[in-house]
Amino acid sequence: MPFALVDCNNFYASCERVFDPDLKNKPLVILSNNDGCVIARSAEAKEAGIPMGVPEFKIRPLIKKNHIAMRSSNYALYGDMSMRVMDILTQCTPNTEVYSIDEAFSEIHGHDTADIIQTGKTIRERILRDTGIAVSVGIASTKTLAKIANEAAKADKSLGGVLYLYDDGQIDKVLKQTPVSDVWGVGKNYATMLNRYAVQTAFDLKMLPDTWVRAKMKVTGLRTVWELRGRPCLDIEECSDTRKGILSSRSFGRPVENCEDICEAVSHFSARAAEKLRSQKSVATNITVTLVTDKYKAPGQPYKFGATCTLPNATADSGEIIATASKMARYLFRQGKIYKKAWVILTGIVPQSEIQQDLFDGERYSEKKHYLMETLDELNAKYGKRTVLQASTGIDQPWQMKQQYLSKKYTTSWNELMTVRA
DNA sequence: TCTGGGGTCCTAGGACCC
DNA sequence: TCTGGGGTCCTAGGACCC
Repeated sequence: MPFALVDCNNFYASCERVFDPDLKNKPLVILSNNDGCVIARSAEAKEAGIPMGVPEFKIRPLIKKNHIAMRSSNYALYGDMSMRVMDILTQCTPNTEVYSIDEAFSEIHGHDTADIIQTGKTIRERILRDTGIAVSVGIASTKTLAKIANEAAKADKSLGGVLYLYDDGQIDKVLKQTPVSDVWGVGKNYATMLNRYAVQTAFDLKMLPDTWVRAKMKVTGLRTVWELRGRPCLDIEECSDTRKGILSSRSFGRPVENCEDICEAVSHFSARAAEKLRSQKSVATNITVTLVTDKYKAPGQPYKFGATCTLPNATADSGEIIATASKMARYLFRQGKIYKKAWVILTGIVPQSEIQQDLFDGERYSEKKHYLMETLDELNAKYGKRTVLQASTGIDQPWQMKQQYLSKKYTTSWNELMTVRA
């Protein structure tokens, strides 16, 4: 049973274009939160030589010269468009794993090669017709090969967006053209290591002996190699919406030096993390708070300062999480340091239904507290984020991020619908 | 001046227990 | 001077993904 990887082409840029036709056929980049660096590019922006992940200030001349449009990332819009794409895909191929905001793996059924390719084409046409988003479909016997097929489908325009890799000769030919760093599961560090041993392409990696791979790249690396050889090690995973860790974090809009602002930001992140925790009906016992200074200013020096605290009882109570986290922030804070960013991570997550009973009833995350929290979440869902909030999370939030080039929430906010002029 | 925000899995090593 | 060994759990850190 082959796997398909369905990947939206230049997803964020494509979403922006669906609602702003002026952007069609023009170079466009999407900036990270805080407008710090480039996280997505249209095909034209790639051609203009804008690298992925580059800080915005470094490419200002290029932007100007090529008349490149910029947008701040608009996750409300991308998230909603993603749901539409995934819905259509799931209708076509029921056994589907949503892997990220713009990618999904599906099991493809078909009695022969032509049939399988036709299924790929149908998926592509339906998604394009119903959402305006173009996708590429890579099909192969393992997920890792499907990833490579997908890249190849994108690169070769004559394929019409769909490639099924099934013939051994054809697979090796593609693997020989794939740099080892482009293999799913091989990151920067492993790629550098492999290059040192003259392993340049995906094909070279495929031919390495198991023992060597196991020693150098652990079991995960070995799985990758087996998958390259066509032996499936990774299956479609039923998407679970219960996370094992919940993280809330932002870079500050400007450097923060005072303890009050830090505590306010950490309180805000705690409140958001607690909200995510409740939305998956879980409670957590561990809170990690980390304060981050400018790592580029003093390379080699420590720039992350974190601590983890274990609560006596698992909770999803914003108040309790905020109180603990801001105490930790106060403890970590050093006068004279300039902070750029902070994060709050909740771990030790268990379903709310499995909550440990405690001798001292009053301390527990009780039903009463839970109802209070539920009401708070409902109010915020109904009347907008931060309608009801803990005062410690701040009113003005001077550390809030920059979003200078934000497009509208065309699909999720009544106040920001598209206007059509006749 | 200006460098994202989420996640996952694996391993080594320490604490602790019997 | 001598000072077990094995199992389990937890955490920090490193690798990876988009």
